[in-house]
Amino acid sequence: MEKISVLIADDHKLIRETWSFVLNNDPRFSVIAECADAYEAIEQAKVTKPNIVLMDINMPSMTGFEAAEKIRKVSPSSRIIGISIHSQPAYAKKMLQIGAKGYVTKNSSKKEMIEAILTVHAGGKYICEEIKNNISELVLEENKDLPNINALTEREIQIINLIKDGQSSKEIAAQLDISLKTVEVHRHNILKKLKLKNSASLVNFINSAATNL
Amino acid sequence: MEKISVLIADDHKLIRETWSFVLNNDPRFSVIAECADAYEAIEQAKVTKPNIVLMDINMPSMTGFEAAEKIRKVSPSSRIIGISIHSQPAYAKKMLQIGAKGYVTKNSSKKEMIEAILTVHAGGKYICEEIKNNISELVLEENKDLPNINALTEREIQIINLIKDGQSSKEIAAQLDISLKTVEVHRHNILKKLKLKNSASLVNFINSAATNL
DNA sequence: TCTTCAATAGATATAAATACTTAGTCATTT
DNA sequence: AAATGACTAAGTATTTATATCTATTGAAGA
Repeated sequence: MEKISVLIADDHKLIRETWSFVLNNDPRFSVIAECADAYEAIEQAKVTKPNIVLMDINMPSMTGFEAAEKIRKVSPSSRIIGISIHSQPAYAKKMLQIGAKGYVTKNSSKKEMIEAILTVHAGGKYICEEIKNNISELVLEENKDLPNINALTEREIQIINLIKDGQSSKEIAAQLDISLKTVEVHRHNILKKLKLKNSASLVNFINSAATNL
Repeated sequence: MEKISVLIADDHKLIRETWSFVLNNDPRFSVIAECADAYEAIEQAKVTKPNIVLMDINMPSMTGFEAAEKIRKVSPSSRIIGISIHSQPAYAKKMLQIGAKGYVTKNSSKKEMIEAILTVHAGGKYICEEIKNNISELVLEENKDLPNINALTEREIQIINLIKDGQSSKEIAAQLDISLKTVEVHRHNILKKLKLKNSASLVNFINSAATNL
């Protein structure tokens, strides 16, 4: 019987290697690629056409959502399982809507992860227990859509990172050599797009939402 | 030959279990305890007296620094290796000063982790390559001490968490039923203690510094 | 008892952020 | 050619945050 080929995408080498070890020690699986970021994962998926893509959706430089969409295009036969620290059902839902077949949080067990791979490879869908336990929240929040982080422009992302560093609008303006007013407009647009109240909640969202910029 | 007994402390079950699997598959090691938080780790260390404690220093409810100190007291024979996503040498230095014998980032390889365990168990010290590469920074920042997060009071921590949620001082005051002025004083003291400039940098520090509150 | 410190809260200022509106330029797309 | 969207920037107004300084209370410790 053919082994299930797996591509692992996680920005932490230690995590990639331990997972690789675990799966390669199971005769049912074969890890054919380890990737440190989303771009590499897309490239490798294109070349190796893995059965399963295990993707940490908190990688730098691209959101897991974007990456999942692109992997589906370059390798439609690959089935994607999102791995995340986030137990909010809304993120799982979003991931599944984009085309992932599974969603597992880092609070899940190793057994669940293996089960997820087998189920998804067999054509099914898999959501870990932790998310299922929060599922009522998902139903209740049916129409409460996630802030669309992809709507942010390059300039806005650049400014968010300066805000994170604790820089004031005045300092940001000086650094980017633009008007203070412009910076204020950017900040306002950012908060509006992400439906946030102030810089503190912005930084918290950016740090912990299912994304890194 | 006696196996090296290991206690694993990490708030993510998936990480604990995969590490446990990796080490238990190596005849040189035996995982004798898996702990989800610092308090549990201290309890288990007291009971099991492991040779090695692998501790994620980003666990909720207590900093890895505090936990390491307490584990040294309840089980002086145990040698501690800190695991962290942070590659700033200052954190490694702080961890070693407290009494840990090793420090490994999540960007390290599995091989390095194994080497760290063996070296530390043999009585040596181990710092991963990534930190070593940044060592010049450590030397240059010799006297630049880390903000003392342990100096924060309960009330201050409570307020920090409300700030993270995006609440204004006015909202916080109403919620805690104290004066707006008091909240402002707390915020001021928090920024002063942590040597930060504003709420945005505060949230970023709390989210990404080697600690969770 | 004396000291220290956390928590409370006042006054007074300034600095910064946020809300809302309008508008010009430039590049891309339809 | 027209529409769209990103980036720029202005005005005006209000709300928050931050800096200092002072001061009382209560609890914990020396």
